[in-house]
Amino acid sequence: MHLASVILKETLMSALPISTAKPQDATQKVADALALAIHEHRLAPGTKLGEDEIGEIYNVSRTVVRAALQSLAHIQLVEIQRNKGAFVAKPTPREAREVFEARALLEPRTARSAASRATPSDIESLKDHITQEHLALDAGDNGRAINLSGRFHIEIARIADQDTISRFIETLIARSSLVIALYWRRESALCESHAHHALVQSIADGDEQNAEELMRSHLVDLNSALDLRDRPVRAQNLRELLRATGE
Amino acid sequence: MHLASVILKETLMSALPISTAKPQDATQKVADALALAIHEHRLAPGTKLGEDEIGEIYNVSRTVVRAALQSLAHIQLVEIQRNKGAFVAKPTPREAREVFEARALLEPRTARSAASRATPSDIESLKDHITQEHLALDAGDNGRAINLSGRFHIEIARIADQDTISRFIETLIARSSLVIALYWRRESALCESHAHHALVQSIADGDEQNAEELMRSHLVDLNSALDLRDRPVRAQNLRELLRATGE
DNA sequence: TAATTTCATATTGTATACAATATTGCCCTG
DNA sequence: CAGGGCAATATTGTATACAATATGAAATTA
Repeated sequence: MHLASVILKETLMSALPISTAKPQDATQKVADALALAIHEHRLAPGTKLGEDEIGEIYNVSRTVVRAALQSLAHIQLVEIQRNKGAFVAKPTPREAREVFEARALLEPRTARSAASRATPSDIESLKDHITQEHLALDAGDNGRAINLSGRFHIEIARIADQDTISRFIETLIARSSLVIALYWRRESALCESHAHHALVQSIADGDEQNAEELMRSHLVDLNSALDLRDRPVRAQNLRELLRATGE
Repeated sequence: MHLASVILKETLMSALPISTAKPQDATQKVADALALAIHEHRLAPGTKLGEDEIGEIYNVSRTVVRAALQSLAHIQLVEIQRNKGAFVAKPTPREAREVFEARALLEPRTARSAASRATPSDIESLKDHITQEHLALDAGDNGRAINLSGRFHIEIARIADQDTISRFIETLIARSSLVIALYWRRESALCESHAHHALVQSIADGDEQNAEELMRSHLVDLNSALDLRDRPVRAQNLRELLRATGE
């Protein structure tokens, strides 16, 4: 138990430039830090997120931690069970399917819209993302690469300039990160960068039709790199594993 | 000030069968009660939602109220301004447009899906909704009618059996209620019931194409009953009105 | 009188304390 | 030794207390 606590602490502290002072919103900072850790696959689905523990790590009270966890629960990055606590969410195969179906519904249209609106600086920003993604991959930092890949999609939604739909896409991509953690087939390579590059090109060209089509096929590719067969939930620790039958 | 407090209290208490005992989740109950009041247009956009005030009304601590308000803020039914408090959200014309654009993107497909899956009991449920909507209209209870009209759309999403997209639609319909409160043209009648009836028929028939098309045109109709011209935000009280120039 | 500063009040942000529930390990029984 | 209950512990749910900020009104000055 205590060992787990130490590990969680180190995991969360590692890449955390959270100033001890809290100039603005402590809750948001904690939520962001936790979300980042989840997106980068440093916190596996199913991990228990104790309030005291997290509060101690970030030097805030449980009040703040609770608010952060509830915020993350709303976008379904964590699941809160009453009187039990918060856990990193574990999407079922069905939920995973739904996430990608929803993305398939929203993102192609969004890419089209982005192609019609993108400014030169937007294109720069997208290229930047791709560059950083490559760097992370070369450095072997898979977690960071996955996160950047997701943020690439979010950036396209931002360029499309539809706040409401952008918010939806953000939550879908957040959940996608969990889906990838659970269902990604090792065999399939991280093929993203190529598809992303082509997308940027079509957006830069203002080729709406092409952008929409490329996004659609990109999502199909992503989906086919998943293995969504029903399988006993991957347990986070031994205890859970041994209990799997009874639950 | 105190008068306003009393009015808010009576407004919220009026239709509230919240048992004093709290068998399960107090936060959820408060959030539901507030959401209902907003959906039924008993709380106008811009209304201040003070924590103490609401806590006193429902006999819960500010802790619970805050959690409820944050939950509502996440679906953008209320807006929280740091150190200022929570207010019933006031969507701008642009946000209003986006809400209906997003609905146009999601709901027709959802109606199609519902048509392909609906069971007899689903159809019953939809017809029930319409009946109640009629009753509310006949009784002159406009707020309730609007709420029921929204729930009709949510019910279709439920039947479509896509949880992820259903959640999106729920938030969109919640916000639609605010949009209607702000931008509905008095001149245009509440034409909903007719369109809803036709929709149910096509869903009952399993006519996917028709259901999708009816939903699309229904949303167009709704949209055209709005007057989204930019206008100075309707002030909630005199003070705000008089300050409008300075802000 | 109008504007502005200042101070008292009210409200929100955060921490802590207490209550309720769940978890864990022990002891007892068979 | 296995299983079940029971008590001790830990964790979450809620309320309250304190700190920080904003609000509003009186008082002062031009």
